[in-house]
Amino acid sequence: MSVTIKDIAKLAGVSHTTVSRALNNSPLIQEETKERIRIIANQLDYTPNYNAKSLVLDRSYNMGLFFTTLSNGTSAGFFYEAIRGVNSVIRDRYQLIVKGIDDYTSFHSITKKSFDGIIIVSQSDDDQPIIEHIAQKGIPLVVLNRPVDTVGVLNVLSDEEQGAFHAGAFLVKQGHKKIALIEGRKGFKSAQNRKDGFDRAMGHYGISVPAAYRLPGLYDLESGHKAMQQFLSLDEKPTAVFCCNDEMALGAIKAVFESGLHVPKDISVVGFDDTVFAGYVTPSLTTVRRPIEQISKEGALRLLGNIENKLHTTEQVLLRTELIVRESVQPLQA
Amino acid sequence: MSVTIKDIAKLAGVSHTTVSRALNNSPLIQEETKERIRIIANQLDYTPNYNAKSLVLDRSYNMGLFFTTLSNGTSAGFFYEAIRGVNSVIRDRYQLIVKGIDDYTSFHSITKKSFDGIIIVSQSDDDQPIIEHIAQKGIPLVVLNRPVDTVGVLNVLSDEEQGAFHAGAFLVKQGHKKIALIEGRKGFKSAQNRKDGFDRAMGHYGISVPAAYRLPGLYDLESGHKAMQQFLSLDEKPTAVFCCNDEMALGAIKAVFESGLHVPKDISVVGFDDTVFAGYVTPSLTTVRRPIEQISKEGALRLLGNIENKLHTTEQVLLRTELIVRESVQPLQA
DNA sequence: AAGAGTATTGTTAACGTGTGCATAGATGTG
DNA sequence: CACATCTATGCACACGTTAACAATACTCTT
Repeated sequence: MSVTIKDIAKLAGVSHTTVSRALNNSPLIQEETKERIRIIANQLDYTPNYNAKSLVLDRSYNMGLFFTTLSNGTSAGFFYEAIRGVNSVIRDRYQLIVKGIDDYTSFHSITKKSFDGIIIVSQSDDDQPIIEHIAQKGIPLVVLNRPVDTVGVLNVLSDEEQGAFHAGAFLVKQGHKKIALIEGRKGFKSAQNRKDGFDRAMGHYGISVPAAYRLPGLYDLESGHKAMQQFLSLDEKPTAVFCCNDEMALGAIKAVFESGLHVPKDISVVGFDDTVFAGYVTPSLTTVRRPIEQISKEGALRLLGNIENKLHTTEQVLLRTELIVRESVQPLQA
Repeated sequence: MSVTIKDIAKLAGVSHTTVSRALNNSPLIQEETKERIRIIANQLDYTPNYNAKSLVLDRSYNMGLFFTTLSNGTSAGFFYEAIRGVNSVIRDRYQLIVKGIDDYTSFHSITKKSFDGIIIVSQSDDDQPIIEHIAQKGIPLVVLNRPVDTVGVLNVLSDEEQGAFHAGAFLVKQGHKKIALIEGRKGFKSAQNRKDGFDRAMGHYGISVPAAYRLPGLYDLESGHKAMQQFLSLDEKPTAVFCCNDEMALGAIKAVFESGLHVPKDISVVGFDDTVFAGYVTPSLTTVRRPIEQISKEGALRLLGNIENKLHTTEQVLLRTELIVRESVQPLQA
């Protein structure tokens, strides 16, 4: 069928062992023998059988890239950037195997033999069982995007607190003093972090935020819309609103227009996430960008480091977010 | 280290051959023996070593999903839908290996041993070499999204001509008679197909499209913007414009607003592709949706059929597009 | 010139699984 | 009861590769 090292051995008049060593550039083999064997291998268009290699070397050349879900809810842009980032690091060193965690009925088949390492892009606490399963099996692992404190697990994510701080600071620097907040979904760590960052900014600049300027949200269009309606019904309306994600910001903007006012002329709005549509809506959205691609690059890089040096680094890495300034915020001159 | 069939054999007091047969549910083995072995296997938490299996069975359990590029230009939504579609069919039968074709420096490593089948989501003629390499190696292959006539290759794509026809027909049915066209990038098959479909619709309903109502485009924002400006400078402006993709439609809409007119009140606009942002822009875009997810499902399904029945079907399958009606088109009452 | 050391290659077994053939026992048949 | 047939299992090898150990030839030292 296909060419094996034994075929090459015959033609070269050596043992298959010598061929194996030659092709792996072992120092044991004479340089000219190597060269002769390489030439024959090329002529025959030899490709090693990776299954055989895997069997004896006890590694799979596979890198798992697992998402919380492929079928429900992962946003396309998020997904795309994550794969791009990881792929740019992995390239041809490993095969990139993409999976949705919710496609697994049992983690039974996830073993050290089938994955040299695994990258989990986690978007939910529900990923905890698989994280523990993988950690317990001793497979090198990095969890991206969500804080995790299982021992022996690398963790790379964006510093959302700091991102929200900058967003808040930006509004203040634009002259805003009456700043409201639409919070994220209760119970989500991201919601807490974003709120904390915002509060720290307000504290830092000595801006006080009355209770009426704080409303809970659910991270969806609807809740942003409703919250903004409430702000608009106040006697003293805020001049700027920080929404804990872009979708709520969109809903909020809609509410402003419906009330006959304008963004950013009458009210400025800031979002969080820099979702794909953020640049396309009118007005385009000023928002905080989580560096997903960079996170996945960094994560893949560190995982590779762990694998190849047989380490078990287990740090948590926070990457800085970026404030994307677009049209939805206007400086306040008053 | 990890549990093998030999370990199970010892515990069960049989040969490893019997264990192998039992776990593969061979009819040669007595039912009660099977059951006994299964129980032991479960207790030991046995997982077969797929590398060993692959070696002897001569199959990899790998399914390749190749994109023209991961790093430049593939749109996130497109990418996401393709993976979703394929994944929903593949699930746990194969590992899904995602690759960018432009990451390959040599196709040398793409062999029958390493991929049981390959799905190419093709966005460019440049993919031809890899398609031929795979076909020549005899690896089961399906090419999605782009017409291909290499022999022995399955081909699933959307019927863009028909999609454009419906878009055109829709405008006519809304009462429009002065309909203009912004074409796609010259040389792209999609550009030709979309134009053909549009023309067929106009012919079908007896609408004539003067030369001044046809302008070339480059599939980008800029060219859509420019073309619309030209239409607006005409004495007799069109009442509707069909843009061969969404980005150009966006540029066109921008031009309309800049001239002080409104979409859809003064001019209706239709796009093509249903890009992620189509639903979020203002006004939201009426457009033609290519069923990428369905295409990839259908493609994966047929590829699987070929692999499992050892067939070499080589048909071309066209799937219907869908007209997504949103806000950018207004009926004309005159 | 003999022994030690070194450079290069070969022999053999191993990784974990599946399968063709042989075998032993059970069952049927005339 | 002798022989054929069938059922359930085991033996031995194969898949393609790497690696520990063995073997050979050559060089150097004294």
